[in-house]
Amino acid sequence: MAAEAKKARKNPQDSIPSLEELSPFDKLWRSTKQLFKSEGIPQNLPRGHVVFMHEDKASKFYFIESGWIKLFRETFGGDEAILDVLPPGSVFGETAFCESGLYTYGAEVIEDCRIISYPLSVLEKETWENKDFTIAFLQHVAARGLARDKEIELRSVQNAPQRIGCFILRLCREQGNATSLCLPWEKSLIAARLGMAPETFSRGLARLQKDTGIKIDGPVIEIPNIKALARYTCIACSSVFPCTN
Amino acid sequence: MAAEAKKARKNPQDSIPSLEELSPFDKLWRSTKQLFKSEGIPQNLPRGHVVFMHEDKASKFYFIESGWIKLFRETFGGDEAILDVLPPGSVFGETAFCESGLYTYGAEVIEDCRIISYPLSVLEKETWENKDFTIAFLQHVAARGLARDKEIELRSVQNAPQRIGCFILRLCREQGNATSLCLPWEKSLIAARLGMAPETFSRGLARLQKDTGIKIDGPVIEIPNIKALARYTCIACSSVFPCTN
DNA sequence: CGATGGCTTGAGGGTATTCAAGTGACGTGG
DNA sequence: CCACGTCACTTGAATACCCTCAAGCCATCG
Repeated sequence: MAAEAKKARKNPQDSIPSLEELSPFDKLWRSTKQLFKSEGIPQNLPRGHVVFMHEDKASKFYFIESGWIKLFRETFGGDEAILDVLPPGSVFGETAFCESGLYTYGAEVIEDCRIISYPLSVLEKETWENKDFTIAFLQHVAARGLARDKEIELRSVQNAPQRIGCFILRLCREQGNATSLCLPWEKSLIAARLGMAPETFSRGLARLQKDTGIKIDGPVIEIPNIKALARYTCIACSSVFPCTN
Repeated sequence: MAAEAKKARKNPQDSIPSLEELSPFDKLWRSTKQLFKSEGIPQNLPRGHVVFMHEDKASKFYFIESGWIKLFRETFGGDEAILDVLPPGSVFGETAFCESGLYTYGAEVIEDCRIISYPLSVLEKETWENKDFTIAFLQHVAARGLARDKEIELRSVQNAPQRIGCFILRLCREQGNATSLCLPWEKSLIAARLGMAPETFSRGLARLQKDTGIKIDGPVIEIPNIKALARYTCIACSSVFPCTN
């Protein structure tokens, strides 16, 4: 039974999201993408492959056709902070040309990927020359900053079970308030994404089960009472459940 | 003696930084500012004054002539996460027109301020119409996102004494590697800025004193051995001491 | 069948928080 | 000039939270 669930894992989110859910930049980029088509180089990459490292010289940016990518920073002490985990349809490495020309984080494949690389130069050209594109790109970069602000808030203020609850609620919303859902990746990776040890994640889920009535069966989670979960979680946040930022 | 120090506190950084230290956006904005001059409305605000709240409708952005401003997010539970503390010469509220038209954080005066407000519309107009400005603004917004990435890394990976040491090293660098410096604000505010309780800050400083040889006299800090401090601190970071990102 | 990997659970320890009390500097008003 | 209150800061003790280490479970795979 957990086996079926695991096979089902990839399904809900392994397709590129529909147009309505996309940010202005993603929308525009998908329509502009045709222009870049001849420049794009597709690659299939296995789990564990490092696309680029923090401070590598940046000449390309990437579009994820399928699979998942994690963005991270690594310290000299060997610890790693995960900044984000990107679903299919996302773009990464795209802001390098606004910065020093170096990537400001590392990117690694966490679920076998098909990605397409494009020269940053075409993006840069388009950004300076196409006004609609400029606007959309600026909004895109601003949204990224905003998402990080939110992330700082969550990591400072929420405890472990609340961070997990918040993560589940986000999944829930992305799937039309489904009351049953499947975790998109390994639990240990979600734990890292949320800035906690795998054991803490495991205990946190158990705690949520006790306190908010959710039911857990391997990677499958049932949420009989979304409001109870939101009450428990959103008390430690600046916005309440059907939240977008 | 601590009294003199306290009086001295504001001096080192209470003037607007010189041109060389400014980001491309700040540089450009300072030269463009003349264009907006007639639109600017100066205000003197006392400590504690809230300039705007998270999710207020945004119609203006602000330039800090003197004093300090903190940017923060507040949860329903009453906790507060400080995103940044801005020195004179900074601009805030400027990205609102790229987002939903609402401020995405609150801003509060922490040291009596003189700030100048400008309509966001003039900034927006300039951004779309002046290409140099567009580029500089895009870099500015990207740099803000990068700073937040770094912040996430530091908060996930560093312990309390290391975060304090990192903060001190940053001050140090901003003042030309001075071996003696004065904390720019109250310790309790620095603690909040670093995401820890005031007591933890106090104990962390004591710990640094023991482990790295720095000397503490009220708000004044002596650093006889910068390298020792850097060794202690930067092990839990992706970059080493004379770091800019 | 054993090996592996993801996950869970328990025990122990470390770090940070909270609560509480105490100190010293400063400003006010008698 | 001194008594008093306020405020920032420090220190101690108790607690909460999370991490690490270790063992064990279960499903998968060769």
